[in-house]
Amino acid sequence: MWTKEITLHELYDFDYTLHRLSWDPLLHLNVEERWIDVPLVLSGDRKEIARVQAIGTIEAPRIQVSALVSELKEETLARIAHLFQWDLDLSPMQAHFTDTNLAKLFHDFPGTPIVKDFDLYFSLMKTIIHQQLNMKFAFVLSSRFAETFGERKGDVLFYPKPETIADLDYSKLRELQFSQRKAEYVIDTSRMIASGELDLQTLETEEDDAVFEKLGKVRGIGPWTIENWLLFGLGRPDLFPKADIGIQNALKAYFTIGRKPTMEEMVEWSKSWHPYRSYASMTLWRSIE
DNA sequence: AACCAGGGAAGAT
DNA sequence: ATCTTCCATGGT
Repeated sequence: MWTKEITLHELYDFDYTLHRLSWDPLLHLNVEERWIDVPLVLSGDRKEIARVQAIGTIEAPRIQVSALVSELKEETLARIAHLFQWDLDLSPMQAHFTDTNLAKLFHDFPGTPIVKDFDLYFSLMKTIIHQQLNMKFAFVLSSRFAETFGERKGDVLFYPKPETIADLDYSKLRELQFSQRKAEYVIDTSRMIASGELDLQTLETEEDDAVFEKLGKVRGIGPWTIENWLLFGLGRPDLFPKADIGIQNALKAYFTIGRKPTMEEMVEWSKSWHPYRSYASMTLWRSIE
């Protein structure tokens, strides 16, 4: 067992992130005690569970990371810092919005980080599974999927691997209340990943546009799914899912227009948000939680 | 009991 | 290329 204390850049709302993640029944966390357990599959297929706990404030954020295996300490810390984007200073982003139409929003909800989903592959599967479903049932379905085909170690669940899902028959997902269409999307995409035809690690190194281009060719993956995967899977800073119902509802409330905004309005409003449109999106979602 | 939900494919213009 | 319909299932 080892522990390390880390002082972050000014402005990092870890507690909000915990609150956001508490939607996900797969995660083992405690909002009051300010910690979350992160399953990590490290080099050599070695599994580690890291506990990440807040001990500071939004303006003076400090974090404690602890885990079991001391020989994996450096790799664990690097992976955690990557997932939580601790190398990124949110101050320039926060300052950017003081000159925009979202100044009040960012004044009310400062320092919202983009903490990435803990597993790149599962993030994509989750996004496909969540297409067109209400949040509650969406998480029921994705957690059923993970519980059935992943591996539980105590309180922490390690996500399924594409090889496991690639071997499934569509009926195995229908049993979990997947639609036939959705079962095909999930399994067919997993087969492409397992065979190497689709490589998510490679996509991680490519520009947003290239990811749209390549992932868009996969059956079952459209613009909404790509945007969400870029945002929550890869933590990219400049995405605005304007087709998303939640975003539209948040804008409706923030600009008090009494109706859903039009695409043209959203395009116009969002111009000044570049290159931080993901942070605008995150903060808009946050505003209607 | 409709209508909706953090869509997308397939078919029709 | 763009518009419409269908798919599929639980929530409200």
